[in-house]
Amino acid sequence: MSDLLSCLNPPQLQAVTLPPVHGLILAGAGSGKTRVLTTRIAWLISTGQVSPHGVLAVTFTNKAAREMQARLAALLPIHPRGLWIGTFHGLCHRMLRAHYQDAALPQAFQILDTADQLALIKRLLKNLGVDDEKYPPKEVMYFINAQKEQGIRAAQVEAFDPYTRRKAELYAEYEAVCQREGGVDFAELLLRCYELLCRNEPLRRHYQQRFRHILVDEFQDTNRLQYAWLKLLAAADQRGAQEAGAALFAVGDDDQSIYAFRGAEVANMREFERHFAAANLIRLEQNYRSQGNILSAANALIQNNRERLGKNLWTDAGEGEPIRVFEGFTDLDEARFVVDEVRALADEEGMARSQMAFLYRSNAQSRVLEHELFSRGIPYRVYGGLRFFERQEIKHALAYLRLMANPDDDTAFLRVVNFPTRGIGARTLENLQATAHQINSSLYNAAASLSGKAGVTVGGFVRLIEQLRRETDGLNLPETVTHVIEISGLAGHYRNEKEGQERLENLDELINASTLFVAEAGEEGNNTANEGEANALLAFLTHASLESGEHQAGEGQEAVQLMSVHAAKGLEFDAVFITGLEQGLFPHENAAQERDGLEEERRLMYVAMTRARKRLYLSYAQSRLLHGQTRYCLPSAFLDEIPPELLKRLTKARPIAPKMPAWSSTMHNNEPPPEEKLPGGLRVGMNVRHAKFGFGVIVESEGEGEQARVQVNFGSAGMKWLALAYARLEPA
DNA sequence: ACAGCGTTAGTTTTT
DNA sequence: CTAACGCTGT
Repeated sequence: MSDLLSCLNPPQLQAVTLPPVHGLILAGAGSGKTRVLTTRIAWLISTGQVSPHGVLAVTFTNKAAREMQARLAALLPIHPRGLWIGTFHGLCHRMLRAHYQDAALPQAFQILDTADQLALIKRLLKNLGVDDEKYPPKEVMYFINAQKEQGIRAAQVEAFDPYTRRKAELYAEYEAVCQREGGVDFAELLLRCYELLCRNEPLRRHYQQRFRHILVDEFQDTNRLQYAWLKLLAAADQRGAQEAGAALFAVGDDDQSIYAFRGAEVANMREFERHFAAANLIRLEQNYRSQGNILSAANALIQNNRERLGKNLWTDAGEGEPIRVFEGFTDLDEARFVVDEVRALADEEGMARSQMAFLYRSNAQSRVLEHELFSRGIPYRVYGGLRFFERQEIKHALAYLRLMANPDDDTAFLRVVNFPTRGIGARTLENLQATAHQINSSLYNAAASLSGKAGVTVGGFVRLIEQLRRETDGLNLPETVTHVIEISGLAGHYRNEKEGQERLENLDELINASTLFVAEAGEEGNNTANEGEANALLAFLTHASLESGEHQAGEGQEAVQLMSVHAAKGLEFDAVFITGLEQGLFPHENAAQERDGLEEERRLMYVAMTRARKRLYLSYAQSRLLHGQTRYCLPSAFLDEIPPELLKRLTKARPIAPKMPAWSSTMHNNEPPPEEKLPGGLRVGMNVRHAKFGFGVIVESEGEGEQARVQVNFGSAGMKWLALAYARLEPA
């Protein structure tokens, strides 16, 4: 026991051994957040204050959940069974499966990932004859998800304008289709589970009495619905009602909240503090990761944000090296510099390449860096591409499996009904969809009512699925997957394709994944063996949707790491290069429009800086090729927020880039640009001509130089905002 | 059914 | 500039 607690610093110890009350732990970057979380669980269990049965630990990512599980297994003498550790989605899914009838879901309900959801919405819009210019599928999807994340059902949407009203109608239609097909999207997992617990009192009581301790990781990333779900489970709606419910132990860092754009509410932290934890707010401010200068710089930067809970990181590791700042002429220049530096660090200081990272605000920036690394023969690894379960061949294979588990899954049906091609064209499918609509059934069921030649082809497909179901009856999961890939014709199709080799390998990988899945499920005693194969298949399909697959295998290769700042959260490196530190790029120009957008960008910068252990490089370029055009840039305002004495400028005051237009030289001295004439000699009030919209007059402008946008009244074609960098406007 | 063309948009991301 | 999407013609 003393072992468990002996290596904690005082605030960590205080957090870990907090009595069973609500607590909010403000855990700075590198302050041992995960350690506190896991040690507390271990402490609670090993001191007999709670049985493993009574603990619920919630994370956002599977990775974090796995890490917690692994650390706990190391801390506790026995592997704790009955411990609920998982993601919000994973845990909600678990409850919905257990109580699918109470939740009014079919037993074999399928999880729709983002791609499935979008496909369903597109199909829905088409069937309803909705103009997808006016209602772009993506926007409808964002709308629906945003509502669900607020806990709002279609019927409850407050729509004061016809546009929103229409979207609410589409939301209602979407709900109906999902219900009929047995599809549950990510947000629905949470909302359904929340509603289930709200409405079903015995069930709610059951879980409220069961969980004595609820621990939440990355609390600053929770959205409203997730917070409501936590409060409900903890029976924490009223003050002082804690005897009835669980102690909520929330760990987070408001300064590292970088997901507001997907609904995260930092406000939840303040709310939590106000509501429960005023007396139990603990700050973890000692940082075990970065050296002093890096922390000082990060602290100075983040102090520019308002509305913080407040926190200052410190270290006893010493000041360390200054932060190096590089200014390049162009993005290529910048790339050459960072790659040179990587080589020097590796060759001269013996630093491992895997301990160096290039971070950037947007993924498009990786191109130049990759190109330079490639041409210099330095191994590198880029994060953030397509993930395993999102690949088309994998989704195809899964669609066959899904259809076998749940014939009502029209999304799966449409994905593979004609893949590989079996002569079922758009016409046939139109007829089929009409029939299905008439008899109010799934496409699969409607197939039987189809007559003529179409009936034969579609019937053949249905028979194929039935054949697959029959033939795999009694087979184990990997055998089933193998059989389906072969008999469905997928394997044959890719064997005949020139570029099919890699896809075939991925399909093999899917079989491996299913083997691994069965093995792990058996090991953890998830009694998959006696649940029967149908459930094994269902569980595997769930796994595939909820765990979209590691980015790529081959961790720890001796390669430089390339990723967006978002993707870097939670990681650390000896040397970090933050590239593209230019106004408009980082902070990103679009962030200026959003509420508190700049503050979120600053938090992003804070996250980026605090990834570095020993060395931090900040670099930017005077000009950058963006969207195929040269764009001239100001250094990021964030550079000015770091005390100059912490910085070491590697470039002397350099001449400005060649061919730089006169207007941008003034921009370089941090002077506000003069009242700009718009590029191309345009000006507000001018008459212009546009290739598509015809003649118009500029009524308003915004932004400057390459980023300028103008509002043009085109008369009959209406009022449009156009980016001058894209729109070819000619004076008329 | 599918290749080839033209049009369009162009942050961040996990589940 | 480039990737992705949708439409058209064979």
